[in-house]
Amino acid sequence: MATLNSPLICLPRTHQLTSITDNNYRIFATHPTLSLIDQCPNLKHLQQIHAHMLRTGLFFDPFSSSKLIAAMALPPVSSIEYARKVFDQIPQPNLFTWNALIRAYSSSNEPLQSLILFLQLLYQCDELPNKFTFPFVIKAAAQLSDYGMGRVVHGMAVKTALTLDLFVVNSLISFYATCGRLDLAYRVFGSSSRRDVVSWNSMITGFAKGDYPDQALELFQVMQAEGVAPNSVTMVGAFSACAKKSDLEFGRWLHSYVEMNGIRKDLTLSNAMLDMYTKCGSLQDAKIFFDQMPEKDIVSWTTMLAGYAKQEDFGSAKRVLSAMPCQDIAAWNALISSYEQCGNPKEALAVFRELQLRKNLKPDVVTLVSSLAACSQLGALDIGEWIHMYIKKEGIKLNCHITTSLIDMYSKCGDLEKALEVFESVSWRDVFVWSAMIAGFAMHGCGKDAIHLFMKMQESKVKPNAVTFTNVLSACSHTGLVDQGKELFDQMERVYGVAPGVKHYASMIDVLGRAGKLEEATELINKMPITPGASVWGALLGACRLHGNVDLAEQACTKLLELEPRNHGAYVLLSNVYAKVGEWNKVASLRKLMRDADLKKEPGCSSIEVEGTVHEFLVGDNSHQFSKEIYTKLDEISSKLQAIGYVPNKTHLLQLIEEEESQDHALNLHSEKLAIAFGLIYASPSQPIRIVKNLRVCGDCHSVAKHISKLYNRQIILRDRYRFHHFRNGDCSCMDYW
DNA sequence: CTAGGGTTAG
Repeated sequence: MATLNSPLICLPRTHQLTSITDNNYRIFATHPTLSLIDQCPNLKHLQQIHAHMLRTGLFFDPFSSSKLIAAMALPPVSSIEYARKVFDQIPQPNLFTWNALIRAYSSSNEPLQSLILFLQLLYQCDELPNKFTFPFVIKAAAQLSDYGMGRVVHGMAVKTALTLDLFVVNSLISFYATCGRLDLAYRVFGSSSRRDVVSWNSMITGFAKGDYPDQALELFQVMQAEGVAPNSVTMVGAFSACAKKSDLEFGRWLHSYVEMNGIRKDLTLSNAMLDMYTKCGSLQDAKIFFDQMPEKDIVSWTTMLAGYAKQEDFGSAKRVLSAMPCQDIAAWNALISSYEQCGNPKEALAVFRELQLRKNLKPDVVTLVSSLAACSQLGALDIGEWIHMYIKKEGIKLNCHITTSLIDMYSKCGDLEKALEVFESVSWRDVFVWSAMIAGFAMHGCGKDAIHLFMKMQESKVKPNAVTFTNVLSACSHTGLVDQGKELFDQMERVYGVAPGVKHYASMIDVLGRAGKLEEATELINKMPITPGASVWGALLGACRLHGNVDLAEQACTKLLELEPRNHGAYVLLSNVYAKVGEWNKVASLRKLMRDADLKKEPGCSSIEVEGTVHEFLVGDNSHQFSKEIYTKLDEISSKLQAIGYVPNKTHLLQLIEEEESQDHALNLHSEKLAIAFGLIYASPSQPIRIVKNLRVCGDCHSVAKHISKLYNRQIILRDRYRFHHFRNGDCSCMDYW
């Protein structure tokens, strides 16, 4: 910023140097002031030189001012905004000056400025862009993943014969690679007449980053065969490819390769090697390597921490965190996201809470995305809303990633309206934002809205991907939209070019199966071009339970157990089918089989959040501090239900639990009932009671919840493993279709 | 008449 004593404004532009002409500027190239510029360590010194140059008039020599501006914009000074202000004062910047600024912006947080300057350069500068211009313009296009711009610039480079310059070629290789066009990157790589180690490195890291680790390692071998000596950057690419493959053996070989060939293990390479060991799952190797590293930085420590956390060794992870000489937000994020991704959302949020006590650390977008995901898992609406408030308060802009997380959180916490509000509040929506909103409608049983949104997505020219189709098909199955489901499934590949995967087939089997079209479902399985996975047979089995088809259920169960012998869900579903048709002896022998194989049903667990605290209840739980009150409430509910003539549906009990004594009592012990009772007592009466259950809600609990919503005039929003149920005034939003 | 490209954690 120009202040009062800034050299920028304290001297008039029209200084004494009217005598400078194009013919005598060579004199200034050796001017002693210019050699000072190169030695300036910071902006302050450069500003002094700037002032001096203005006084002496040297600033009005284009060669001299260009050197000054370049020094300001580029490392180690990197004061790009100041450089830009000076640049804007110059009537006719030369190409060198343009290039300096374009280069500085290309690795700044505003790469778009490089592209804008490049376009201005084309119109305003009397020199044409040269081999020093293109690499940075291309780099800026890569940073922005602006494929279209990169294509145009590539074309211009071809026309000006600059693709003969290796720097231009190499920047094009990395540009195409970062845009995911490995095919084009390889074409540039292959068709160039010359190649150096950087060309190989760009291609190898491009493959490694683009999820083609095999190609990366193959190229690494070809490179050696062609006699090009790998350097430490090459090895970083190779290790990162190896990490992606989780190939410990090859990783160890690469390690010895580094030692044997005397490749210098700089910090980056050491970190890449460390990363390889953790990603390949060998924390022992990683620890040994880490301990002998002569120099460690925050990446080294975070890599170790994340390595432990991903193996769910949270004790070691936390020890690393506290041993770090200097913590940063990324280290905390590694812990939070691992907890969240390993299915420990409560611990994730506990760490998030602890983080807030650290005054020197601030949550960033990654923290918020992980924490929101933890809220989604838990159904912790209050905490999720708090994070949303925090985002607003901090003025954090909603990018697509965080928008998706918010929509997902609100949907999964049962507040579809808020999810929609977030969706409508943003102007830019990518495929994940659209898909998340479609998923929200789907899980709340709003199939028609989901399909409507899918149509609007086409109007916005956003191409649906595999996830979008999974979500929209699940909407069809939850709402019983058979025809629409069939149509979408049929169009997937034909119209949208998305090949149906196992998940889509499973959804389609579910759509057909629920509607009772078991024959059609079986036919579809037989016609599948890919191997039906467990989820496909599971969907068929579920449909058989719904429609009591014993023969088909047995077949589906056999197939399912072939794929997943320890899938207890398969046993439970089959025994449900037997129970439905009254084959109690088969139910019993299936139970025995399960017991003998030591297969236990996952215990039912429901949670409810009251004032920011998540309370969990297991089946028959009496460990809660308010247990007594809860059981009193349940007795009250029982008598009210009896009074209106409700008879508990014991077939659900027989289907679902193992202990067969004291059945009425056992039904009362289902975790969702405990949570509902707790909610009736402690949750604010103005708010719906929001419950999250880990399994599917049982039929009896479903009926009871409907009655309670009427008897107590309370809205109950229950999320089970498959979808949401909104109980209100004696009815459920699922219309009993679940 | 100046100058440059490829690199690791979340």
